Amino acid sequence: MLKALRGMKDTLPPQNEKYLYFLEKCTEIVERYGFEFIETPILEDTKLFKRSVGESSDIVGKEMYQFIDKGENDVCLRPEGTAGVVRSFVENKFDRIGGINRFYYHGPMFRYERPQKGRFRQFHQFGVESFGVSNYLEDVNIILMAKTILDIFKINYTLHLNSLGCTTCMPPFRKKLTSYLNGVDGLCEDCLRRKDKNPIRVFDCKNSNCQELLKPAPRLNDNFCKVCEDDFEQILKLLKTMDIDYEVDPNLVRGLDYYSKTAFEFVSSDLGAQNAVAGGGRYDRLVELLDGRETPAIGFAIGVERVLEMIEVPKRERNGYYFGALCDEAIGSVFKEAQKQREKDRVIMAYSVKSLKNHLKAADKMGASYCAIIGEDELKNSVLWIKDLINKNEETREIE
RNA sequence: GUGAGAUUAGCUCAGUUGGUUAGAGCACUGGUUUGUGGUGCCGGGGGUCGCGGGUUCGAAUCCCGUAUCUCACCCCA
Repeated sequence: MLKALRGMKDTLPPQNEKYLYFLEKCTEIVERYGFEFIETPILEDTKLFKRSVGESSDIVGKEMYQFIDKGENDVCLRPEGTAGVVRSFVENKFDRIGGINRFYYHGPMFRYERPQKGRFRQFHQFGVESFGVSNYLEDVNIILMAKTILDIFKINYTLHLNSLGCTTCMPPFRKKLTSYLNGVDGLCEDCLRRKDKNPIRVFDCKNSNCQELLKPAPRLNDNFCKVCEDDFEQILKLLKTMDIDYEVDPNLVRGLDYYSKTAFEFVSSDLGAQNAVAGGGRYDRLVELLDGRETPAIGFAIGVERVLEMIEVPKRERNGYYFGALCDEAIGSVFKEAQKQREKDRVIMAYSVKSLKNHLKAADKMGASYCAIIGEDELKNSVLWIKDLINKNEETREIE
């Protein structure tokens, strides 16, 4: 038997009703914030992800579905959504037009990982990207949107927040940190690799020995430039006045290289090990990195499967009609009446002749509200017999 | 990529120290004497026991390999 590939799943009813409901709600909310739908290809040039997400990241380093297509192009199934949106933004010259552009998207992402609770090789993200606003108010706005969505679905979470610094304060800090790390012995293999490629990621290391070694290291938050420090303070202040709880987590670094300044994650304790339900941050340098004009930008993505895991399946209500015939002669009339009824309602017709009892049984089983029948008597009188399956009333309706 | 546990009917699971034709509940389907359902009663279909090797007179059961699932490491949404 052929099976779906490892870590890939079909979305089937009734579970997929949750999926559709989730998308509907997300769309409704982000459109209220002025975001517009964008869709970009699932397959992109491998270079796009190498240059944006970064070769030092695990995503690009070891988790991409990368292959050479029939035209000898080096291509990748997208492992995340931001890179494609930024590519499209630049390609369509939004950076030259200027102004503010806000987009939302949703769709499948691919990462070649070992499957686990809340982690699949094909998974879905709902994300937003905002271009052209450097004001910290947009950071809060974006966080607020993510929070609103999670709140609608009554999800338990804590908001983790950090700032990663900008082009002014980051390079000198990076140098400082690297020289500190060069003087330390006993870092784990991963950290040694990070040290050269993207040193701030060492703060993200889960190895307790590394964490111990990092205690006296220079901290990000002590080395912000004036702008970063002020903006971060303003954000925290505004979050407080908006009554949004948060935890500043100086070790929150995020695994994608393009982030700068504000970075955040919504973490839920109801999820198991893969506890990040949404994450995002500012990436003011990415547009430029992908050959566009310098444009400030910020976004987030929600892990759809992870949210769905925490939502109850909506109960299916009885609705629509069941049509059936009691004798062969009635089948034509039943077919015709069923088709008529479909102008207004969901209708399912039984193709085989059955006893009234069995028709009622079948109507009940498929969750219809009404059972409509034509037999010999009805044919004689040119009527359709209809029983309301909920309050048990019966009536007849004239037919041609 | 590393580790642990699992895999028997559509689903949830039994299956004795290796021994006849592998079972149950639910689901599905038909009937219950000829027009009244969801909850009665009777019947029926459905399994290469994940897959491939090996041991044995004989394997769902023991051994090896492999795939997939689940959970964790790691990483992230």
